[in-house]
Amino acid sequence: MQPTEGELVILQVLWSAGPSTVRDVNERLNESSSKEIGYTTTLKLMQLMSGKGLVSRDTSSRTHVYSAVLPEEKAQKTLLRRFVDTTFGGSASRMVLRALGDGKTSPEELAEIKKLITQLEKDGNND
Amino acid sequence: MQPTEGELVILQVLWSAGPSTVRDVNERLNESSSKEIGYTTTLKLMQLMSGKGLVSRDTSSRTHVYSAVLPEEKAQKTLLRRFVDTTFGGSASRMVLRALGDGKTSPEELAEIKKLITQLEKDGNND
DNA sequence: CGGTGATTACGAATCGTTTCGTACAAAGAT
DNA sequence: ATCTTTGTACGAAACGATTCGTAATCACCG
Repeated sequence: MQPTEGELVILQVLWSAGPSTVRDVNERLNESSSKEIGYTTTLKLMQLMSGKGLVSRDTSSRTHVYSAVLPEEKAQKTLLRRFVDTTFGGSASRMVLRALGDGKTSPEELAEIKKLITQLEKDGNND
Repeated sequence: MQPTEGELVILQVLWSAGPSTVRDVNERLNESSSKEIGYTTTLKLMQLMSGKGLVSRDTSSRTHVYSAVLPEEKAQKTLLRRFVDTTFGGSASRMVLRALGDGKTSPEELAEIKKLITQLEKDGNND
């Protein structure tokens, strides 16, 4: 099952913060977001995700603790593949060129990417 | 205004085929798609897009001819932004690292990307 | 003419997602 | 014991996007 946009936002929290309660996630969402998201809204979404198998939950204590089932890297790769296929005709490099071309990437990030490329060139790596 | 998923599909037809009638687009959609899409569905969508300014139309003859207003490149950028936000927490560089990290990018492409980065680093570009 | 087919316009049904109100249960404090 | 707080469950409203039925209009053909 493929996560919706809202579910993806929650997955991101779980990925970056690790196993979390609904309250944790909800607070995290409201830190950044402009519009207040109700607690039960987050709860419901996470319950739905649990039903879909996107997250697992530990219900042994009263306040359930949720964890992402899909590892971040795997989910991102799948989504990336699909996205590149449908909107860049399968060419990752065209996509990358466009992504970097908007001038919003910091020098540090550029340097990091460059380093990765050099690395890839060096050993003809395949994952 | 940001195109929806369905609108994007139509835009892609207009980009690749150039100015088209509703029937043209609808037929194109039904060639590839598994599920038959009704003519008036396509029509309605294109009318909405016209209202939003995503497409323009020549109504001088009875069968209107629609053209994409948004250039492909700009749309891709918007899409990219959305995608990066929802699945990479807004970090384009993390996305790029993931994209290149799957070992499917050819040496030529890597070189090209590297060249772009060098270029960006050189003149502190801001689009 | 009158009929047939193609076209636009538009309201409304439908569908999936998100949001939240409300009910109820558990745990701790006094 | 009861009050308060914090939690889950769940139905349903709200919302946006998509889909389509239907009416009106136009153009062509006999």
